[in-house]
Amino acid sequence: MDPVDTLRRVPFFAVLPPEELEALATHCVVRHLARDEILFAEGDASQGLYVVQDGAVKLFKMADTGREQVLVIERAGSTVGELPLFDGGAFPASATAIEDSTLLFLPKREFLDLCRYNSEVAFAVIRTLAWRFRYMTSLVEELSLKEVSHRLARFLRERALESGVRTKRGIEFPLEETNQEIGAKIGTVRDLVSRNLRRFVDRRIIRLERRKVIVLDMAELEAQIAGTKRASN
Amino acid sequence: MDPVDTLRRVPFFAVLPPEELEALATHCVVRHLARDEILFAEGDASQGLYVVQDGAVKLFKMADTGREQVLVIERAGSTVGELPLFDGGAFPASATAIEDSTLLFLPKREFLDLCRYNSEVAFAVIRTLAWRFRYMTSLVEELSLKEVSHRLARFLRERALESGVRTKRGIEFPLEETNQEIGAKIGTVRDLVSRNLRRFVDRRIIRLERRKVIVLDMAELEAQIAGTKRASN
DNA sequence: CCCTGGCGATGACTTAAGTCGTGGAGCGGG
DNA sequence: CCCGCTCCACGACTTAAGTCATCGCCAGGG
Repeated sequence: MDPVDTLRRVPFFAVLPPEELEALATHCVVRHLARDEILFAEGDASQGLYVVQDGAVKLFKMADTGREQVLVIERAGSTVGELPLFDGGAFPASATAIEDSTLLFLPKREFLDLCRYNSEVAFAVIRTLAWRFRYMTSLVEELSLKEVSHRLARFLRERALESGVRTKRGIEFPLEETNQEIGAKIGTVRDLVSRNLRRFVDRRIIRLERRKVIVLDMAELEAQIAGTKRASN
Repeated sequence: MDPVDTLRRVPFFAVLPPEELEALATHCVVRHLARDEILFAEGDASQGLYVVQDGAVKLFKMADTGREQVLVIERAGSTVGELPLFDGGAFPASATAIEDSTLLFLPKREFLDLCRYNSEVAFAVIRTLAWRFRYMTSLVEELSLKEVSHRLARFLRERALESGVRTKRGIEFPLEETNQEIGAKIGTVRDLVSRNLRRFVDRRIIRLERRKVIVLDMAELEAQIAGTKRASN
């Protein structure tokens, strides 16, 4: 795949004319990461920006108990590690590839210059950060105010919407990740994911087959999300 | 207090020359909020940016059970509600004054124009968003991976560092908020704040007097933060 | 001065969350 | 084809978190 095509897919750079993209691409260094390979660790200093060309990178926090919380997963066309470039701090979270991946590394200098001289780029950066902030905000809300079953229901619904196929049995989609990984995304542990999935199965909301989920009753799944708790006050 | 002085304190605008600050100030509308008055609610559409001139505004998410999670508290010199201006969405959280407050309202148009034509301003916005993102990141980490006692210990330490006075008894600082409010900040309920404070008192880590906290054993308080859990793995 | 409302303290209780250990299914490599 | 690894499935258990109800203090308003 061509680095220029990758850069064009990034919101930051989509506005640039072809010749500027080319120029930018000449400064990029390609880096390959095998699955589970570490890109950087929380606290490391940053030298530049990473653009995901292919594969997927997870950003996460790890507790000293070994438990981890995934913040976000970035795929092709997304960037990773821009924060330190702007505020001069260290990486706020760790990053590892969850698939074999190809990244472009763009040195700090080039990226910052570009932001400075092209207000379109700066604006795109702002939009991206705003979007991410929004996402973190909802993550906080869920972790603080919602229960595990709620978070799992939302996770399933999101999957159903983005990659589900409607069949006569219901909405089917493959379950890419292990229970462990689902746990890390929704803020709990393997066992609870398993138990809550089971509960949904018992209640005929979903069905599990090998590595596949079939949503039998989307209305009931969304009812789980809406919340079973009544307001007190 | 003069609006121009307020604007100058805002990182976004600190770089502007006096005459531009003046011009900006002419577009601002002053708004007073009494304690507990609502500035906006999650989901509302935004018309512009708020700058806190005086007082304090809390941004929070509320669960349908009535429980709330404070995201951040903004005081004089900080801005509130910039996100929707950039990505066109609604407010991601609700905002109310926690003290009688004075705000400046700057219409969307003027602010965006300024960002667009002044890359210094755009950069300052990016820095601010980066900083906030960092903060949200650590909030997620705490909520997901740390226990209530840990979060409370951190809360106390932060207070001790920012407004504590060293006396012969220890580090003293006033406790501005009710247990309820502390709970909303650290992601739990009133009762648990009370119980955990008691636990710290019993273990001679702190002392409570009227509306005041005295940290007797800062080392032990920090040990609580470091974590009592051992790594498995 | 008393009433009242808000808040803190606290014990008893319920429930969600998390931990642990075992067993077993599925899969890929030797 | 079997071995070993990883992951899933429980069930039993522990513990943190949250709920509930009660009491008592204290400050502010009538």
